[in-house]
Amino acid sequence: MANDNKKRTIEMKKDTVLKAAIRLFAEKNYEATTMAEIAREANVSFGSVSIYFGNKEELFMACVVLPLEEFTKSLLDFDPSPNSYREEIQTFILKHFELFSTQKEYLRLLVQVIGQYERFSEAFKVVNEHNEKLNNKVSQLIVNGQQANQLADGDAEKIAIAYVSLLFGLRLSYADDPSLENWNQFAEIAMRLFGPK
Amino acid sequence: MANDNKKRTIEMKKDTVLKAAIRLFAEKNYEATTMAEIAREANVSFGSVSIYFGNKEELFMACVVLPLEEFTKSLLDFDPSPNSYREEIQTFILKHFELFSTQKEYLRLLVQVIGQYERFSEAFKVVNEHNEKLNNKVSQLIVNGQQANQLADGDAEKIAIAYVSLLFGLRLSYADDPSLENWNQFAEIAMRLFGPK
Amino acid sequence: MANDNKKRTIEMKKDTVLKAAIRLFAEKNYEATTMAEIAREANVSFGSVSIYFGNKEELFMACVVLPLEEFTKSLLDFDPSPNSYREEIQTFILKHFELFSTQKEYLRLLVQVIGQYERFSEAFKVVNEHNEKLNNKVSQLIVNGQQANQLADGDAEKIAIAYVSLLFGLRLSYADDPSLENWNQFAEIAMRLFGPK
Amino acid sequence: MANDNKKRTIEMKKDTVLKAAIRLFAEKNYEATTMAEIAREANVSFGSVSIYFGNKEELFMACVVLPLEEFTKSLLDFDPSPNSYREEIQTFILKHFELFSTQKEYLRLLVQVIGQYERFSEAFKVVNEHNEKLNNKVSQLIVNGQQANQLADGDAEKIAIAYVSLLFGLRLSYADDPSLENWNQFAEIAMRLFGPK
DNA sequence: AATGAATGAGCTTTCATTCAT
DNA sequence: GATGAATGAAAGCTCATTCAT
Repeated sequence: MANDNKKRTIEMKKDTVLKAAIRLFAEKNYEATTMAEIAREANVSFGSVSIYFGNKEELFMACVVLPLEEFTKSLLDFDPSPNSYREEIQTFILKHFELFSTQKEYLRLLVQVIGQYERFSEAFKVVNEHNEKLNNKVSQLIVNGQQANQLADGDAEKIAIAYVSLLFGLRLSYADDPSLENWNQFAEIAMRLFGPK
Repeated sequence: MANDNKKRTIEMKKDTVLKAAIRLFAEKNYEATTMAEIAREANVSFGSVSIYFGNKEELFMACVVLPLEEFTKSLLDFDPSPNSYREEIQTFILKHFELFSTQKEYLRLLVQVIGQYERFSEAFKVVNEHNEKLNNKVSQLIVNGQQANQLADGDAEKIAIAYVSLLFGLRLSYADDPSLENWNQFAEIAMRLFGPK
Repeated sequence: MANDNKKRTIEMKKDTVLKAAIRLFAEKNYEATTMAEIAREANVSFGSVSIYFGNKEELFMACVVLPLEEFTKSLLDFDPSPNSYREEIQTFILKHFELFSTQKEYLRLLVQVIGQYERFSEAFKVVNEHNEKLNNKVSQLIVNGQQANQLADGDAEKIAIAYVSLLFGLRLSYADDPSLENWNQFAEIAMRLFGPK
Repeated sequence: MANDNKKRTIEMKKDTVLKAAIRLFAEKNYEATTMAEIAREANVSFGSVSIYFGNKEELFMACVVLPLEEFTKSLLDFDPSPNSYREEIQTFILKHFELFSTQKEYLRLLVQVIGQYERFSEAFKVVNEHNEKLNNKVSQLIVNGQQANQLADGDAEKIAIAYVSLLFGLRLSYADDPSLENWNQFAEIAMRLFGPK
């Protein structure tokens, strides 16, 4: 029991460190962020950070990879063979927009990894795999929708890529925090990528 | 005359340094790039780099700002009140795509500046101003097109932002060198943002 | 009784730690060896190591000093006034060689202490005292042997020092594990130090 | 010319650093010696030390290897086929003793390398090669002397090893600076290793 | 004008030690 | 008695910058 409490505390501390690291890495980037800063922000000694996550590189990797599973899960939470394709798209656009406007920091991290993919090749590889899953599922939905005569013609894969690119591009354009409403105003425009009725 | 030759040589050297700096800053990012590396790449001593551009920060600023004028000029090279709006859009999309697929390195630099706008606040300010010019001109064209009944309804400014976001997003998605053809395949899809006929 | 068992266990653990420490200190040297490594090697927590031996310096001291008593006892196990001096010398040479080839690790430790006597001044002092005992006893035997007309002339003390130096020198030369046989081949040569018949 | 002067100055500074490093490494050992200390001792910044020799490991390697050539040359400076073998041996013993009593610091370094040959495997390899040259040449001289009936029988190689071991062993025994006279008193004893007349 | 030797601030990382459990 | 989480001193190293040549 006492042991359990200890474990919980450690897990909580690790999480605090991770959150702080994500925030700082996102805002300032990998090398401009010092381990000491992260430790200070998380109210632990920098020795503890090393104990928790190994070295700086591993910590960065953890910042990128650990939240990725849940993040992608949210992104993939739609039905690729719905009754109404346009409605389903509309729905996931809103969901995605909410995610992208909410998870600002984590997304800055992803932009960094993608933007310097040579330097962060390992992290990039993992991110890319997840990204591809999203591309594939959106692509699949488009194909299905076209076969069901509910979506206009067009290269499904390219449309999917364009859609995901738009998501990241908007995140970049709205570097300074936009309110959720702003994003919603783009929903109708994003919809256009999938072709007219 | 002799003086002219010398000047030309210096200008040429400065340009070599700038090119090298852009390439390295883009690929590896600001702090991961060392002054020594840039100097080596440009075949000058690092003392010369300092003489030409001052310190590292000023060099980075130069890398971002100096090419910006010409870059934006290319982007703005379209008529906001053409006879055929859809044709004009089609044309500038192709031109923009060519620019974005050609200027890979410089765009990685811009992504960096935008992605860490707090850190590069000064550079960001300049970039943002230019960006706004593009947004405004595209926006203006859309408004004109709508008034001329050639373009579908929709918030012109938002459409412009979405369009520019798509440009940057694609640049990010195609981190690993895309051929120009690939980009052209997205032209039709990008067109969709401006609404159906 | 229960207490006795416990004590025995603690004594055994301490011994395990000491053995591990000697091995590691010998092989890698004082600063290159970490307390954590020693603890791991001995299957105890590093907290226990501190409890058993205090701090790192005290542990090292223990590694040097604790085996010294028995080690010297073995070295001194010969008769300084035997009937046949040459036979006695022959005998202790073999005994010493066996000790020096068997106790490789401990001797590396001693070499370290002697080699950096300023740094390990306290340990060195103790080692030196024991060393002197050996020198003195060998020296005494030589003097006796010379008086008994069984050994050739020569500065007895210097011969003793040379003999002990040869022991350590051979240990150094045969850094990579020598078999006992190799050592024995040096017995006849070592004998020469004590002069011809 | 100015360039030449500069080069000379740098070479001199490098030498100062090397000397300081040898002294400190010898006295305190590799890890107990800090780069800052070496730099301070040599009156340069620690940045310069890095420029001159790379990192700490490379500096240590340089300390071991650079003086080795000349050191071995001195050791090997004898004739393996002289007229009088005993005289030749007598002569090189005195020469070797002088070297070993003069080059105290460098020899402490060698003892360190040999004593922790696993840790300094690269340096050890080089040292060992040179050591073998000495062994071989001494060995050769003994064989020649035996064939010329001037030296007593006995395994020549083992005698050579014993002789070199005695040199190192004495260096170890006389950790605290001995005067040259002391060493000379051992000359006659060392001679005994090569057998009676 | 150009060079690159020299400097030292500032970073990451390791590890002995302490102490609450 | 035993553990191992936490700390932070201290080290090596990198690199922007200065400045004598």
